[in-house]
Amino acid sequence: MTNLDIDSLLKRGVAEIIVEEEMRELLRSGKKLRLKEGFDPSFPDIHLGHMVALRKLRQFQELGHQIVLIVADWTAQIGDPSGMSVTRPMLTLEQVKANAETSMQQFFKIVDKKKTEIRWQSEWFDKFDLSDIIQLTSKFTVAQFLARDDFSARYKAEKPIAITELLYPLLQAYDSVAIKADVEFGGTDQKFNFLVGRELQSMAGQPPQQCFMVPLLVGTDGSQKMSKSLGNYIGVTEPPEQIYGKVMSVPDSLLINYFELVTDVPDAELEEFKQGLDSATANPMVLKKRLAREIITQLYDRKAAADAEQHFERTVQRKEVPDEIAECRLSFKELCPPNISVGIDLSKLLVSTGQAKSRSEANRLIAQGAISIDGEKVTENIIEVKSGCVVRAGKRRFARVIDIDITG
RNA sequence: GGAGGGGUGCCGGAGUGGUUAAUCGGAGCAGACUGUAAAUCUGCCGCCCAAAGGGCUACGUAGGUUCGAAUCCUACCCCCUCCA
Repeated sequence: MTNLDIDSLLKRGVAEIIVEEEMRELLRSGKKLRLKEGFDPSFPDIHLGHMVALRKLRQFQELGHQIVLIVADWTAQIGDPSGMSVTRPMLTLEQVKANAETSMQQFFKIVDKKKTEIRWQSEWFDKFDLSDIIQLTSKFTVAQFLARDDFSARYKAEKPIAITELLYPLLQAYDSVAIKADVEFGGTDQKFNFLVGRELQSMAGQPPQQCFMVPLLVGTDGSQKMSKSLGNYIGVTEPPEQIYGKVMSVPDSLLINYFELVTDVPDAELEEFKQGLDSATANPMVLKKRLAREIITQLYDRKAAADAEQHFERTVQRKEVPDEIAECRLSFKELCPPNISVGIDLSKLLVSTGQAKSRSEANRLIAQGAISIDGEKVTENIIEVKSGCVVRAGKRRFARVIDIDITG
């Protein structure tokens, strides 16, 4: 492997490597490395934020290195305190197992399953007894752990820290010992856990692992890290049109960052984009469309990306009706208010089609002029509706309503 | 074990007897605008009712005082800090 290859591998989309020089040395040595990637099955969905590290892993995999995927079934029960301002709820073993299955499928959308070794934490932790735990915990001090950023922040803010949370880094670190990891991959929020792993490996007489940290991807809100619990995420299994839309809603300021972290668009081209944006000669919308296509192509294929783009242009840009609209079959008679011979209660209809969560919300939508039927804006609550017409709520919620009283 | 502080809507966080379904910020939704589901501006933002009106449920939980409570009292639960 040339120095040039090593440079691009260790540069783009990388936040920090500890210790970088040792990492280069390992790569030059030609040794097949054991790359540890833990994943927390607390949440069964993998999103673009996870993709940053996973894409890196795949690159290493293509170079012939061995990925060791650790299903963190034990630590998931504790709840990772990383970057958290509150204690996470503990999960039961059953929940964890179920989540693990679904997230693993998503994991292998990006990484090659055939070249991955899968290990469950329970393989070693199920055998742990109290003396093992005491031995493990005795190696570190409270002060060391409180030095960690999120713990100290919570401590200062007088927020609770469960004792089990202090166990989390220890268990994760022990995983590195158990599988003899050469490198551990993850986001920068994992730094503390990774370093504990290094120490524990040294204590166990193993060469300490390298810590490979990728930047945290900012979520669609443009301010906080992408995470499921914040609701600012783009899931890898979401339908293409939805991914497309969500990508388009990412703030313009994050465009380059996204290209860099979750696409293979070459650095030289990114430089052009950057200049174009700075000098206002490039249209951010056009670049963002490219970004959306790139991402969908990776997760699905070219066709899905093209279709999603068409859908977006049609429904959002040209405000037209999409080709496929969900049909709702319901009885108009039941939607008819008592003592009125013609027309139906529109707010009831909107709740029945699922376009509004409650009648209060439906009434608000009507009052705000968000509802149209076959392209005609509606502001009346009681209205005559033909079977087969298209009801639109806001920009994206469509339903074709069929009167089962007529069609049977 | 003792002393003190605190639990408010999706989140943060005001409010300490009465137009308070609850200031404000964020999120979300809608409308306008736009080269984008970016940005910006405006509005909405508990639920139910044939509704410019009415009703119900809500401020940790359960009771109580009062014409009237998120606000006062009692008990309980939970969290934080300090002392031991």
